[in-house]
Amino acid sequence: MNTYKETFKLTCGREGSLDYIRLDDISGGFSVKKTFDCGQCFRFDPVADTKYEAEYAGVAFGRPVSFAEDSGTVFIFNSNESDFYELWMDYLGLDRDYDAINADIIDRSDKPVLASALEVGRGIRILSQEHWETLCSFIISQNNNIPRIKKIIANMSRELGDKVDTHGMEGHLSDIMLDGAYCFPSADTIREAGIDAISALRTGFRAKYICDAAEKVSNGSVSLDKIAELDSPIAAAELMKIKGVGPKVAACTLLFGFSKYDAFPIDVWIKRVMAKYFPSDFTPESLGSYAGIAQQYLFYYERFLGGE
DNA sequence: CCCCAGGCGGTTG
DNA sequence: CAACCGCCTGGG
Repeated sequence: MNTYKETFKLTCGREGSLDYIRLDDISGGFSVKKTFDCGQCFRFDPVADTKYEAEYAGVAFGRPVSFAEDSGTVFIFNSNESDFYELWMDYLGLDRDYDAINADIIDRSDKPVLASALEVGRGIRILSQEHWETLCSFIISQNNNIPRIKKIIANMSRELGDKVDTHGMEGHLSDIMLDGAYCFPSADTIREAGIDAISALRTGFRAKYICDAAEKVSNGSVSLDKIAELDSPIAAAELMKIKGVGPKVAACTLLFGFSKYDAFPIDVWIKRVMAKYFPSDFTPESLGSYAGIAQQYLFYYERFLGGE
């Protein structure tokens, strides 16, 4: 149970026919750019001609939205106050105490690399993304690269997902959204589409995995609602009933979709970090209940800065 | 032609 | 159980 009381100054605004939220003085810090660029999310892209330092747009929870930042101030376009409190505050992790989380991570380790990684990654928020979309996205991510992961997810959304109306959001859309913005298709829709249709979207050998996930989620033999209530190791075991879901995909799904912050995805980059900076008997548990967030700082540090 | 990309399933010793 | 191998596809 998260009992933290978020602190920021919220003001509502309107630009043409578009509602937006403005946030100032966000405690714990929040970087839109790092959050959407750190590899946890495949459905948000930069707004090309933005007047802000950074702006990322995409579709989540059935609606188009953009997040912008300018010297510490954050804007959420196509959101009113109730949307913010119902959806985006949780989605962005703004109701979490990152000052306390970061202090906890630092306290639990004598490793200087963690301090460096935190310094570089500070402002990353672990998103709370939609369960099914997150699961499917990380199934697709295996043995794959980010541009192609994004392309496959975009293909699936365009061909099978519901179209959303972006009227009024001119100037706050990513390039891909200019040709139409779409929801990620439901498990039912993917199951009905069948493996041949999923293969045709260039999913490669992952098509059978996606379809197995769609089958099990839609028939309830894997319940994402139930998984949300389980401790990480049990939840991971549930997810791994799906063909093509192993420890890494399960951990990413739990961390980026279910806000299970102790889930610790080990990919090639984290293996590199562990080999470089940690003893061979290192365990993720030694980083505590926010090990997954520490992981994301380390991943960002190593992947995008080469451990500089 | 090669290799690789945010793994996993299947097989082998 | 660890080690290894092949895998769709697209890009370098």
